Amino acid sequence: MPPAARPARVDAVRNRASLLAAAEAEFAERGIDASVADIAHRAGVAKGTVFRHFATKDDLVAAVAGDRLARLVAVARRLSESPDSGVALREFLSAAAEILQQQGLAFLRAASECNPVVAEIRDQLLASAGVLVDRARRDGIVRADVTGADVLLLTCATVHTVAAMSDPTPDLWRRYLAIVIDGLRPEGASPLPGPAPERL
Amino acid sequence: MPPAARPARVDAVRNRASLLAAAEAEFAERGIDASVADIAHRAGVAKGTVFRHFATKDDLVAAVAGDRLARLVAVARRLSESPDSGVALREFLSAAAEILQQQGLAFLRAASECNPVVAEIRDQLLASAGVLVDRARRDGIVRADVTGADVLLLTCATVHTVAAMSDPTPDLWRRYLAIVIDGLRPEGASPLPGPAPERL
DNA sequence: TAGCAAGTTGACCGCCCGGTCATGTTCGAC
DNA sequence: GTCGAACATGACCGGGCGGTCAACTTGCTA
Repeated sequence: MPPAARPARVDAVRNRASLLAAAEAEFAERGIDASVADIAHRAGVAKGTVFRHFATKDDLVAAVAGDRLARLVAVARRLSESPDSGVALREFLSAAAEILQQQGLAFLRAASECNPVVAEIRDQLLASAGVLVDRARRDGIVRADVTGADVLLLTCATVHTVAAMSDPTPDLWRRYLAIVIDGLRPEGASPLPGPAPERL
Repeated sequence: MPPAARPARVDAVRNRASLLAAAEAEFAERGIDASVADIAHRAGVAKGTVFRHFATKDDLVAAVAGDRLARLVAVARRLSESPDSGVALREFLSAAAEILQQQGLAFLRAASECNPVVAEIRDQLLASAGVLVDRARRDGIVRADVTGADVLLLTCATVHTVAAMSDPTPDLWRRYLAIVIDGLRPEGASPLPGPAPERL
């Protein structure tokens, strides 16, 4: 084991937290193109301080994305204990939409593409979503030919597209998530073309 | 009337066409962040030539987007004559997905935001989609609470999200468009929350 | 074929980006 | 209170961007 590194200074801890909060807000507002300088300014520190805590901008993106994904995995695991598999799936998709709000798939892809830690959390999310979908499918609540990756992608799609509108209505994603969920019901469903994706 | 401006030179016409084709391809591959220099190189001309034909990069984006939207409006008008309103709507959404392939809503928004010509074509598209949806609704093929803007947004959502994946499967959007279309059917649909959007 | 407007070129500009680093500052152990 | 390591700072760098322009080339007209 390493020789017990000295604990971080309190100001450093505080600045790191400010940076993460500022980055989360800035990425939500401007997407992955938000500049490091703007994030630093919002956090009330100089630009150099950002790179003391996160070696590259990608590392900062990964920290924010990993945090969000981990929160969502926790929700999925809790819901997989729920007795009603249909309600559990619907609640999971609402939670996914809210937690991934605005960041969109492109953000998460950029984060996980070259960062094994985020990629690992993403795979856990994929597995957790799969559990929820499988359970709902066994109970005859969703059609037989959809997977966890399918519902996650569709949820990302609704959230991101609403966020990309000229003046986004805050809750419009609920409308489209409802249509998507209705599209998952088994009665009268036409068979889906092509295979489901294996990754996001 | 203006005094009959001299017709454009043949090389200028050729270069303009090359530029539009190169821009369309480059925007499809790299999104709206494709650089003017890359577009010029792909078209086989120097960067300055781009700005002779299109005063700003935004004008070039508007030209490409306007062309795509106009093509889609033509498809919608043709399909509104079709006898089967359900087939017409499905074909329209497939055409929309194919024509808007990859560009996504953000591209079209950037194009129409400050360009009245593109905004006008976008409004025509919205109206044409409304006609198709209204007809299908009257025939009891789609649920009562969706609009033309709804189905256009959902189509943009599927196409764009598939394009944003790590390694996009070319036809995966068909899978998700099928789920969305199944979500539009009236039988057993749960009422949609919130009002439909009026613009894109 | 002569001449010129129209078209083309590529070096150049200012700007902003992610990232670096010498210098100055502050926390905390003793 | 002293002192050193950790930390913060902001000027600075190289690079790529959209956009400009004086000099050059070319297609068209007369």
